[in-house]
Amino acid sequence: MSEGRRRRANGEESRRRILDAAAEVAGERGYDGTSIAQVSARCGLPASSIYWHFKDKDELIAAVIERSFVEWMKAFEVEGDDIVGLVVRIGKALVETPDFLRLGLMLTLERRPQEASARRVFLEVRTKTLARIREMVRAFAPGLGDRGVELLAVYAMAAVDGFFVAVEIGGDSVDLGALFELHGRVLVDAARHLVQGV
Amino acid sequence: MSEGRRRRANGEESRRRILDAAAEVAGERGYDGTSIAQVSARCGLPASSIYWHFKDKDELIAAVIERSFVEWMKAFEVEGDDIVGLVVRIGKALVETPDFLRLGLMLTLERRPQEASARRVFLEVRTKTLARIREMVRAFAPGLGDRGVELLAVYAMAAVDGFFVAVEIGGDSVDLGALFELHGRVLVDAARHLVQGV
Amino acid sequence: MSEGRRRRANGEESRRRILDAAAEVAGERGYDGTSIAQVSARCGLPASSIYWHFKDKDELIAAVIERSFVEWMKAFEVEGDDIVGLVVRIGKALVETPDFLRLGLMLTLERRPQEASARRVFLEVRTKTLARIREMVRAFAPGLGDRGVELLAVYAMAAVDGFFVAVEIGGDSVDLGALFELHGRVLVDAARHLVQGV
Amino acid sequence: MSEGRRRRANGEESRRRILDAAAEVAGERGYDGTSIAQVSARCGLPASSIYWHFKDKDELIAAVIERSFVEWMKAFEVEGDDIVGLVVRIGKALVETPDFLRLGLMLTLERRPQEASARRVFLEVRTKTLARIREMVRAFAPGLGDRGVELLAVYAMAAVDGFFVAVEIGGDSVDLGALFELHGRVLVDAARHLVQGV
DNA sequence: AATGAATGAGGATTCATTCAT
DNA sequence: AATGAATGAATCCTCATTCAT
Repeated sequence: MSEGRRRRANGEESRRRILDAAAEVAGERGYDGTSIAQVSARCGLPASSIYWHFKDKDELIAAVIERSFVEWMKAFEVEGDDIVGLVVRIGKALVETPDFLRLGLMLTLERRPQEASARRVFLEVRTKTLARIREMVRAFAPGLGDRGVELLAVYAMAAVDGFFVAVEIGGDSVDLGALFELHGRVLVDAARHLVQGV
Repeated sequence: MSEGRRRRANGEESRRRILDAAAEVAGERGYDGTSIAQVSARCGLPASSIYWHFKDKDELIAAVIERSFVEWMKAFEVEGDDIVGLVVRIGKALVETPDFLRLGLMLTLERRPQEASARRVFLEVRTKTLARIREMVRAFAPGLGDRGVELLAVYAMAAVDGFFVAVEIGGDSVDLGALFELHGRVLVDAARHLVQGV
Repeated sequence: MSEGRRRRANGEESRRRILDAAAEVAGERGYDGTSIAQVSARCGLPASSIYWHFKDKDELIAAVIERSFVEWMKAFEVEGDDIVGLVVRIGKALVETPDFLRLGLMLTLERRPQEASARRVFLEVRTKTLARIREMVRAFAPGLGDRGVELLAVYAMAAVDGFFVAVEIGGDSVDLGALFELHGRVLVDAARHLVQGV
Repeated sequence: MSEGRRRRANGEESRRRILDAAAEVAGERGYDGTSIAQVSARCGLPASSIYWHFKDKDELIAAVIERSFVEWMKAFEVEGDDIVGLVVRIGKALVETPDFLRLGLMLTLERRPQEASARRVFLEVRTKTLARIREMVRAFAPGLGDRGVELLAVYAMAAVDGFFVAVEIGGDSVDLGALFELHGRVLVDAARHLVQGV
C-alpha cells in the first residue's frame, strides 16, 4: 500500500518533493549546475514526471525562488518598531533561507537570454523587497526626499547582498551579527547625512 | 607571409586572443554558460588549440580572473590621501573592469567541487584586496583595534559587492556615484562608532 | 448543467473533437510529427482521454484517414456520364479534403514496421479507389483487355497523386484546373493507344 | 594499425560513411523515423562525430538528398534523341536511386517549420529538374507557347512522381516499364493537344 | 466517460577533452 | 604551435502509453 500509494498519483506532494529536491541541488550547485537528472535522483521521481509539474527547468527554478522568497518575507511581517532590530531579524532570515537570494544573484550575474521566468520572478521579488525597504526608510526618516529614500534603500539592500556574499566566501569567520548591527547604526547616520545634504 | 606569420607559431598572441574571447563570453554568460566551443568560435582558433594554451576550462577561467584583477588593481596604486576619493576611484574601476568580480561572485555562489583553480585565484584576489582595505582602514582610523579593522574592512567590501549587484540588476537607474559617495561618508562614521564602542 | 453535459459523458462528441484535432495536426505535421500531446492540446481533452477513445496513436490516425476518405468518396457517388467532368470533380474534392491522401502517401513513403492499422486502412482505401477507377475505365473503353484496364487505371491514379504533390510544392502557381483537363484528354488518347497496341 | 588508423582522423571517409548510413536509414524510415542514434549505429561513428561533420540532422538529410540527386541527374546527361527512350531511362534511374525523391516527397507532404535546409535542397532539386524537363519539352514541341510548355512539364513530372508512389504501394505488381512507355506516348499526344488548343 | 499523475525509453544536441598529425 | 577529427558522458526535453480514481 504505502509504496504503491505513495508512488502513484499524489500531485501536491510530488510537486513539493520536486521543489525540495530542486532547492537543495540548486542551493548547492547553482542554476546551470542543477540538472534535471540530479533533481530526479534526489526526489525519487523520474525526470519526465518533473516535466509534468513544471514546464521546464526555467519554471522549476522560478518556483524554487518564489517559494523561498515567500518564506523569507515572513520575517517582514512582524511589526517591529526598532529599525536596528528589524534589520538584524531580516538579515538572520536571509542567512537561514537563502535559496532565492543565491539563485537570484546567480541569475543576475549570469545574464544569458534564457531563464526568462526564473529571472523575472527574482526581479519581482527584488522590486517588492525594495518597496518594503523604502517604506521602512520613509517611516524611519520622515524628512527624507524621494531621491534620498531611494538612495538609502538601495544602499541598505546592497550591503545586505554583500553580507550574503561575504558569508559565502568567508564562512564562519565572518561575524554576521556584528555586521548587521554596524549596518543598522550606519543607516541611521546615512539618513542624517541625506536629510542634511545631497 | 604575414598570413602565415599571424596564423602560425605566435603563441603569445593566440593566448591573448583566447583570453579576450573567454573574458567576453564569460562576462556575458558566466562560468557554466561559457563553453570552449563558444570561446573557440569567438577567437577563431579551434578548440583543441585552446587546450594547447590552457590545461582545461578551469585554468582558462582562472587566467581570465587573474588578468582582470591585475588590471583593476592598478586603481589602488595611485596614492590618494582622501579616503572618500579613493573609494570612489576604486568603485569606478570596478564597474569598468568587472570580469573578475562577476566571475568570482558566480564561482562563489555556485559551489560545486570543480573549478578548483578558478575559485582559488578568486579567493587569493579577495584576500589581497581585503588586506589592502585593512591597511587603508588602519591608516585612516589609527585608534581602531584588530576586530574593528576587520569588521570595517569586511563591511566596506561587502557594500561594494552589493553595489556591483545593484548595478547589474538596476542598470543606469542606480546612481552609482551617489552610492559610493554615501558609502565613503558612512565609513567615516562607522569608524567613529567602532573606535568608541564595540 | 449544460457545462456538465458538455464536459462529461458525451463520448460521441469527444471522439469527434479528437478526430478533428488529429486531422488538423496530422494535416500540418504528418504522422510522426503528430504527437498525442499536440492533439490533446488542440482538442482540449487530456491525453489519457484520447486513449479511452482510441487504442493507440496508430488507430487514431487510421480513423482520421478513414473518415477523410469516406467524405472524399462522396464525389464519386454523383453519377456523371462525362468522364472528363468526372475526373475534374474528383480532383477538386481531392484538393479540398486531402487529409487521407497526404497521410496515406506519407505512410507509404515512410515504411517502418509500426503503424500497421493506419497503413492498412490507407491500402484498403487505395484498393477501393482503384476498383472504382477500373470500373470507370471499363465503362469508358469497353474494348480494353484486363491488362489495359489495369494499366490505364494505375496511370490515371498516379497522375492524380502527382498533381497532389505538385500542388503541395508549387502552391497556387500550379494550374490545377488545366492539369486535370489535360489529364482527362490524355486518358482518352491513352485508352486509344491501349486498345490498339500493348 | 588498420583499426586505429581507420578509426582515427579520416574526415573524408567518415563523412561518406555517415552519408551512406543516413541514406540507408532515411530510405527505410523517412525523415522523422531517422534518428541520429540509428545512423550512428549503422556507420560505427558515435553520434557526436556526426555533429562534427554536419551541423544538425536537417543538414545531414539535406546532404543525403543532394548527393542522391546528383547521382540521379547523370541519367539526364546522356544525349538522347528519342523522347520516349529518354523518359524510360530517367524513370529507371528514379527507381534505382530514389533516396532524394522519397525523402523529398516526405518533406513536402509533412510541412512543419523545421527541416529548412533539407526542404530547400529538395526544392532546388525540383526546380532544376523542372527546368530540364521544360527544355526537353521545348525541344520536342517547338510550336508550344510558354504556358503550354509549363503545363506539359508539370504534367510529365507529376505522373512520374505518381509512378514512384504507385511502385512504393504496389511493389512488383506495378508494371513500371509499361507505365513509362505509355507515359512517353501520351506526352506526344498531349503536346499535340496543347499546340492546337489551350 | 474522463482525468491527473506517472513512467521509461528515446529524441537531438552540446559538453569538455584527447589524440595523431 | 596548431588543428581536424574523434569520443563518451551528459544535457534538456518529448514520446507514447498506463493506471488508479
